[in-house]
Amino acid sequence: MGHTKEHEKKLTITDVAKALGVSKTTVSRAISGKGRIGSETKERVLEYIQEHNYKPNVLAKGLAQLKTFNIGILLPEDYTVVDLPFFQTCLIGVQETAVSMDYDVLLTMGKENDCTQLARMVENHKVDGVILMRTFTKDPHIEYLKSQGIPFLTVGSTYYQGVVQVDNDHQSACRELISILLLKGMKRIGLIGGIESHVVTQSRLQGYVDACKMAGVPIDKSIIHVNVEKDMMIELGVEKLLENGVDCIVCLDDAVCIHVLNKLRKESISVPKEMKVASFYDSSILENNLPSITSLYFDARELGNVACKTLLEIIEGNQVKMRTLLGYEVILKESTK
Amino acid sequence: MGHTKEHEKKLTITDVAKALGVSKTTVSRAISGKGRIGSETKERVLEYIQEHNYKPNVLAKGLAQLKTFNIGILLPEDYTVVDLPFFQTCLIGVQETAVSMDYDVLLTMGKENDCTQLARMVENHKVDGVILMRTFTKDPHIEYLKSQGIPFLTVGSTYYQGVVQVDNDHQSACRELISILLLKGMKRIGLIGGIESHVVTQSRLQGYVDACKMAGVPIDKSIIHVNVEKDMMIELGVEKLLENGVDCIVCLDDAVCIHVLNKLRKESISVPKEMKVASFYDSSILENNLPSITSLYFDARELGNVACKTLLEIIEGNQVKMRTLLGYEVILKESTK
DNA sequence: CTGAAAGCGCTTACAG
DNA sequence: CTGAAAGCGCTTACAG
Repeated sequence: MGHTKEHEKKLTITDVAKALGVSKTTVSRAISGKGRIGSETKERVLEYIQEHNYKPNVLAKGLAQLKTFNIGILLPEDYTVVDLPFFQTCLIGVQETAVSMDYDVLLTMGKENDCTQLARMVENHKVDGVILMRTFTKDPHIEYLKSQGIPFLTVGSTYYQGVVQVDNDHQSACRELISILLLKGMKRIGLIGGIESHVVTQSRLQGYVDACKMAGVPIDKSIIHVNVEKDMMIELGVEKLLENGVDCIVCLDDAVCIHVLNKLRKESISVPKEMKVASFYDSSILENNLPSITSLYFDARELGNVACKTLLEIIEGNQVKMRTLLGYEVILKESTK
Repeated sequence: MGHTKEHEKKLTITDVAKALGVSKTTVSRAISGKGRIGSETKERVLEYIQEHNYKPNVLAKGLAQLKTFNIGILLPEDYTVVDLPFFQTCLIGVQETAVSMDYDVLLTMGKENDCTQLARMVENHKVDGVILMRTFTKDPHIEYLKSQGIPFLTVGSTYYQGVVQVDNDHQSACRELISILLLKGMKRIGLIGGIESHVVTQSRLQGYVDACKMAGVPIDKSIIHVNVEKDMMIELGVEKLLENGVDCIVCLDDAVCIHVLNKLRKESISVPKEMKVASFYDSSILENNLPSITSLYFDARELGNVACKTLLEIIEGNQVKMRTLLGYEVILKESTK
């Protein structure tokens, strides 16, 4: 058995107009607030629709205005990444401001080089604009959206010209974190995690370099390990870092950090006594770790809020800043004491 | 600056009809496959729209058929839960089958007792049906959707009458896990985690009880700790379990399990030598734990697939099973050796 | 097999 | 201040 109860048949603008003895035009104006209308008439209409719980059909409204009142959001599909709370939280942020502006969020997944889902959504006229939740140095999604001329922006930075972007200031964040660690007396700070083709990784590496330069510390590529996706590679990376005599390991995300911590535990290396550790994102995954882990904090929810608000501005034809950089916090905990 | 490039103006059915010297009716029929149409004409139309990359406007189609080709999905909003990979994976499952049937997924968040977002989406006519990703013993969302008569189903079981539901067989799963542990010689198996008002927790508790009964083991409520959401409460729960002399701790989800493992580590209790541990969900959070953790595995992606397929059946007016139960696997690892 | 026409529920010049 | 009418891009009886 499927569902049995019938949809109550929904009121339309015509019903309302008839009931009130006015024209559909008038009802429409009362609701939208556009166009001249007598305040008394307006009152009557609003009261009536209130009472009878009339809700305009957004589809029809959209058709008349050639809009959908939906925004699309492209979430990474690869498993390692989907687990990161960052995306969920950012998504919540997008969603909550979308709803507050009476838009809805349409979800799409996509791998680095697969535009099919995104293209389908755009070509089916299902969205007024798109938010890309992640950027690559070479990014087919960006290229596609540019070619379509549909409003969009990226969460995360990109080198593409003319693309609106909203991001945390990862470069400064990483620079500050590393500077602090250097000040605290660490000499050789190893880096592990991140994927080279992600712009965010580039920004962080730059921040690392900046901090080293400022402190007059030479850069040693043998203690920087990116593209260590699989667990085995992380373990290997840690081994190399140990061989190369680092006194601190900075992890580019919390998932990597968990593995690093496991590995150190396996090797019976105690944190922070024998090795300092810090991570990006102050996520719940690491929340209760012993020792607590020094990390950078980015407000993913606010990032989502800002991204969504900016996209809606673009959709409505307003000018927006090409690049919005949001802040960060360095949270010092036991793991670097 | 916002975006500059204009939308290329899109082809409409009228353009196609004109270009081919046929009526809109004919074009529509060629595309939908409904109604009689000469196979040659059909060819011509399909070829043309192929070549000129014409895509029908789903909005207009929807308006004419009073459909949206969207389904809504209600995700839990509370932070602790959003982190669980289960929901993401299930969401991916829903999304991928939705897309394969040319539907899109509209995202909504909601807390246990807050229907506003869901109601907004439904009343705005934005979806043809809804999937609830979690169920409560007393569930306002279910009550709301029933009252609206809109097609919906729940992922997870519910006691409400006449509600279509898709779920893994948590009761059997838990029964089997516990039975196996008892067979392996454990005497006092503690339970920790889960929220009492979730139906899934009830099912698992029932499975636990079943297994104990079958084995003739008495039930001791002092070693069952539900509603331990905050970290502190988990620690306390573990302490109580220790006091009460359990030889095995079964965690109702992996997030709780992480905290339990941390606590045991803090207390220098070694797993599995001094304490056995098992968990629900074989998620990546615990993937690399040492020792590896015995757990139940549910195929969340398939669950999403099935849920979505079932909802679409309902939407299209077909009969469906009221309750679909999917399987599980017990994965034995080091933590219970 | 094909088409003219009405309709889905809105918006918006245009006229009054 | 208000309304009749055309239009958004489709679908679908109905007629031929």
